[in-house]
Amino acid sequence: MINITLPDKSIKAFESYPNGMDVALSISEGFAKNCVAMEINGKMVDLNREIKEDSSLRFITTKDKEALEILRHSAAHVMAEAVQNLYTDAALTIGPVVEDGFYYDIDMKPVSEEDFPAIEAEINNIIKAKKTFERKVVTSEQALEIFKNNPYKTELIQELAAQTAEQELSLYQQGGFTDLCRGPHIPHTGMIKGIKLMKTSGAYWRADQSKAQLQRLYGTAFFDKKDLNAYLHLIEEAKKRDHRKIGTKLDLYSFHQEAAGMPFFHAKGMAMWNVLLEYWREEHKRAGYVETKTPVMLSRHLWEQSGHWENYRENMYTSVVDEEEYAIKPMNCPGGMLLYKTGSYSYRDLPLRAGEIGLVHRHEKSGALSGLFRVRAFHQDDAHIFMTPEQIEGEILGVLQLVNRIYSRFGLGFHLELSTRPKKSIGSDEQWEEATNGLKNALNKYGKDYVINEGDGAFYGPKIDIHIKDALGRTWQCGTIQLDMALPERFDLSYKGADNEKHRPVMIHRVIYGSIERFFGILVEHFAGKFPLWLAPVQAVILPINDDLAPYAHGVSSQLSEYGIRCDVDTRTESLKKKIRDAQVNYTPLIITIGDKERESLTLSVRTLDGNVKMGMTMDGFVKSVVKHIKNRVFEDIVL
RNA sequence: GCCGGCGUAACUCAGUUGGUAGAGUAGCUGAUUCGUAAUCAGCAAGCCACCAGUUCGACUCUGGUCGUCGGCUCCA
Repeated sequence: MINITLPDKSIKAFESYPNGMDVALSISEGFAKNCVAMEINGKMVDLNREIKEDSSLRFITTKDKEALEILRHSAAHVMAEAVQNLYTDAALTIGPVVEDGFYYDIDMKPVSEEDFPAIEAEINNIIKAKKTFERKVVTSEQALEIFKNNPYKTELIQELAAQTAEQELSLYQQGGFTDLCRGPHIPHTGMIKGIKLMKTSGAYWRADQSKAQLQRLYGTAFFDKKDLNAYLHLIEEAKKRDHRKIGTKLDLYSFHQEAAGMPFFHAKGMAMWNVLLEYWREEHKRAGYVETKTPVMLSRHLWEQSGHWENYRENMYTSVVDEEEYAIKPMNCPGGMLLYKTGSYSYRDLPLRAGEIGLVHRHEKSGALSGLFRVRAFHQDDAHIFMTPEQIEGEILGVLQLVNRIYSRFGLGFHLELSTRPKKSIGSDEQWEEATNGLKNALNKYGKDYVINEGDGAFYGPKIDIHIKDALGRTWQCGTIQLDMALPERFDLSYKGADNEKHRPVMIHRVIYGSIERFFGILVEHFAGKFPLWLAPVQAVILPINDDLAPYAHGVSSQLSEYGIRCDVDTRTESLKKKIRDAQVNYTPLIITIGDKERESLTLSVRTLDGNVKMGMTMDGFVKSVVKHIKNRVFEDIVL
């Protein structure tokens, strides 16, 4: 007699050893159909596993989060079989589940998207055949024999054998196809209802450039075709928001092959840029920061002292000036160190919060460049905070609060990640402990959940990374708060304590926008080009309904400009309808039509992007409410 | 940097058995002077990314360079 305890504490009894499917069927046939795998005493296994002792059991159904991973893992096997069937000399390596699907790295001739239809057709044959996944346990010797023609699997088996004491490995077989795998898998291939190959790329075996280049095939899979379609739709949406496209359309910035990876900002882009910085300066002033500026190019000696020459040399642009070697700064901190050293500080001067909008250059690999998201020249909204060790917690908390203020203004949510001491690091255990605890205490006090990335910190100190979430739910790392225990040492920074002794200040290095270029790009995609009024490159466009009204329209424009409203006048000899349409597709928040009526009554007729038109607004009334809306940087659309 | 795709007018894109190129939008000119999401007509615009090669002849085929896109790697 076997007793199975279900999560609701009910107990099912079986005469002989049941497998998961038997238990599921004992609940109901419909339920069993949606079961994907099960967890027995906390261990995830296949549904067809026989249960030989009293156990607690939890079914994983298609609704559970884990189910999708299991499905995709199985889908990876199906794709691997399809590829193997079509390309008989292909050697499989590894095929894990990733965030939006799965991939399989395969040693084979390069494939492109043109090959997808054939592979997908084969995949669908396998799915239609409803092949079951059979688990087999073998010894590592047997496994080595089975995969003797595949050097990658051989390497994996040898590694696994060295790790596992029992020397037992599991294989999964679907029809005639066998793969090394921990499992579990879905009961049969027919459960995959929506599957699609997404892209290909090269990838190195074990992510090592010196090793074989493999073909990575990306795919995704769902239990329901509808989910697949929704996912594909999301990708389409993201494509429409591509900041490279919108930036061109709205005339914000451009890229040129004469300066790869170095964006050009146009007048309208700069208008937004300046708004972003104006806001930044306002918030930072309020938070007790001063603003500084350090040179773009500094002598090699400085970089040797900071350690960049040794650790970051390959990303730095250099030049020789009067026979002395210079480097264009990839980071602002060494310059910031020199600034600190020009003064002498008492503990009463700390914390010292010195911000800098610093233009940095980094020679990124050509293949890494991508619009505004990954560039070679960018501005960091940097700041260095010098403080006493006791101030760490309070200062970090202050930065977190500032981060929250600033991101909220754009309607961006965020989450926090704490990265701790990596294997390769400098500094003593005590220093690390004190620093890491400082960060943790601040995080706890801040009260928002955070993820810990063990060993992911910088070699010179632990850090908090801030990941924002945009309107499509995509996350981006922007802000970072890094505790630096190296530079104050290397530059011999000090302050006078209350004890009249010299002490070493602690330094943090933090950004909020991160790269202003990148943050800009994120905002473009986040808003899909439809910016809040305060941020819009052109806030109002004035449309005279005939040519005679053009001079008056220009007059209105200069009046509005006096109040800091960014406006354009559309004097093209086009129909009003046409001008309105153009203003709408460019997401100009305020569309002002000027006709004889308006001129005579000195009023404005204002159309907002929602299509509402407010006629007969007085200039005063309009300016008052618009200026207030802009000044308060209201996120929501203006209602007149 | 590596793998694969792509590079045609300012923008978005057509253009296959190799015979020096089109469309829409934007621009310009003219007509229309218009009341809330596209008025009409005409014109101009391209060394088909660049450099070699194959060929009588290359946008088209081959090689290389640059840029770009998706990944790998890296990261703000």
